[in-house]
Amino acid sequence: MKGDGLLSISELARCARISRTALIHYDHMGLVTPIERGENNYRYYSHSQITSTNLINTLQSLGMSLKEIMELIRRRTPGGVSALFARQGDIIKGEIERLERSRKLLSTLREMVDIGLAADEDVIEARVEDEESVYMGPQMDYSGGKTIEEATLDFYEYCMERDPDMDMNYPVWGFFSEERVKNRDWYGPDKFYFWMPDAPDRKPQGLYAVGYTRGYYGHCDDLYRRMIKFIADNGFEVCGPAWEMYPLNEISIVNKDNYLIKVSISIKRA
Amino acid sequence: MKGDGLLSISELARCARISRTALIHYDHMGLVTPIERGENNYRYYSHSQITSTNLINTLQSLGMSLKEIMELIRRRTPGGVSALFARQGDIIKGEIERLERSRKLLSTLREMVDIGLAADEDVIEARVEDEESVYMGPQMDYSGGKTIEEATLDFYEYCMERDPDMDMNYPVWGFFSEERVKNRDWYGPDKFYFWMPDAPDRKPQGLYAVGYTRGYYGHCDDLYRRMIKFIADNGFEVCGPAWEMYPLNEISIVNKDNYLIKVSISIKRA
DNA sequence: GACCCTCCCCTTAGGGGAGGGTC
DNA sequence: GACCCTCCCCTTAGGGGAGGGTC
Repeated sequence: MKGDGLLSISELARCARISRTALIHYDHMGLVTPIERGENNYRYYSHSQITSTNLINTLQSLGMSLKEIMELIRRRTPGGVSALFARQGDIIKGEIERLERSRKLLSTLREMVDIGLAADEDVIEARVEDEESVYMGPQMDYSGGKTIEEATLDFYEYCMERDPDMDMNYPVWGFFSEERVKNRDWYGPDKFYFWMPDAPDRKPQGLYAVGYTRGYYGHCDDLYRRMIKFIADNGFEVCGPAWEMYPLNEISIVNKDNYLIKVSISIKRA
Repeated sequence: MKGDGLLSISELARCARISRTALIHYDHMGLVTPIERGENNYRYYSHSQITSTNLINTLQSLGMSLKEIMELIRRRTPGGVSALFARQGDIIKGEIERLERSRKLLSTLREMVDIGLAADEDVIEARVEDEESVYMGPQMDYSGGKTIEEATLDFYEYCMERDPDMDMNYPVWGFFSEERVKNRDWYGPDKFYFWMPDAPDRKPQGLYAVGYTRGYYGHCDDLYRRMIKFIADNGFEVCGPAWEMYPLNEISIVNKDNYLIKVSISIKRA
């Protein structure tokens, strides 16, 4: 500290808990300019500039850009600041909501991968599965030679139109009606569905035949055949739809032909 | 769409709900490279690149940088992805907590400014004030010619040592003990305090003489004198400390000499 | 007319030097 | 030896052209 109570750049940096480079940057911008330059060209700051610098920190921690801060500082009035803080509060609220949504997506995806990691891939078995929240798409139509990729795009279009704000980052899988299962017709799902929390539809709790295989999307005809055989051999019969899911997919697997497919077919004792 | 089921850059952009420029950027980075270039040098993408692009969107919405995403995509394994998502979840959680703190600060500062806007500056009056949450600093010592600015810095140092994680962006004001008030000794507060929610100390609920004036930090001797006179003239007596606050300060006022000072002195009927 | 391409410049908030002087 | 100065280059994730071909 100089005798006259001025602060060097490093002293101000320490007091304001900020870096020296940031202070040089603020000087260049004209946001906090030293009140004096020594003969050596050193920057000297007044005590009250600690307060100004702290104010900048504060506003920055509230999510404002330096440009906005400069504008604000230039024209601040009590009424304007109060209104600005109200707006800024709404912005932060929106940001928090966005992050909450990300967090939910993240834990859903993690749960998905963990289902894949825990899967016992070699067995087909009958077991009770819990209810799950899903968002069902419309009945698909593959007449006219529509490919499965094209059908998927149709599904996305449908969702975008119905729920423009929907988070389309949740996994999309296929649903086959009881009739399709009984007809052993596996070309393209009847419906696509998002596997996501807080969705309007349900995969019901109940008894399912559950099996796994490895392969790319839709490459599971052989698994279906083995499962149908398992159902018949063990005194069960199909009594509802089949649900495909891909707990290990492009998110966690490099090789496209090695995705993990899980199929659950609704069954009951014959 | 080309006959062979490939997508042009704009088609992929539409399907993946992303901009064309972003796709060009991904191509340059090597993150999503068209599987084919036409003779005209146009980019052509496969259907499965919709999925890759969506995956990038998803990971980005989870707060990952493109560089991290590229790394992840290169070496993804189910175990690694599950662990990464767990870490990323913690990061998002921390970010949400940071924003919640910002929001609290914002509403505190807004409340402060609103107190200033609502102030009836011309009257001194006796009234009951509510309890307030504050963080009290240590007893200050002005012997040895310490200036008030220096004392403020000491207060910050003290807080940083005791509570390194504390948010120092809350407003700092002055507290004068009952003795100091009775001695009419206004040079530098006995203690500084942060006006902040969820703090350990309290300004008690009770009867206070309340007055306002305009001026820079600490420039309120005249107000104190008028308030002491008001207290005597109206049959009250001082029975506790005085609390200064500056609801309109550098945050909302350009002119340093026009800050709004509010003083509350604890009183009772004489 | 609508699409596509390749440069090229621009944005935020500083961080990290190099090269040279100063307390 | 610790501080200070002025350039100057670098980072993220694209946006917005200009200038020139293509469906």
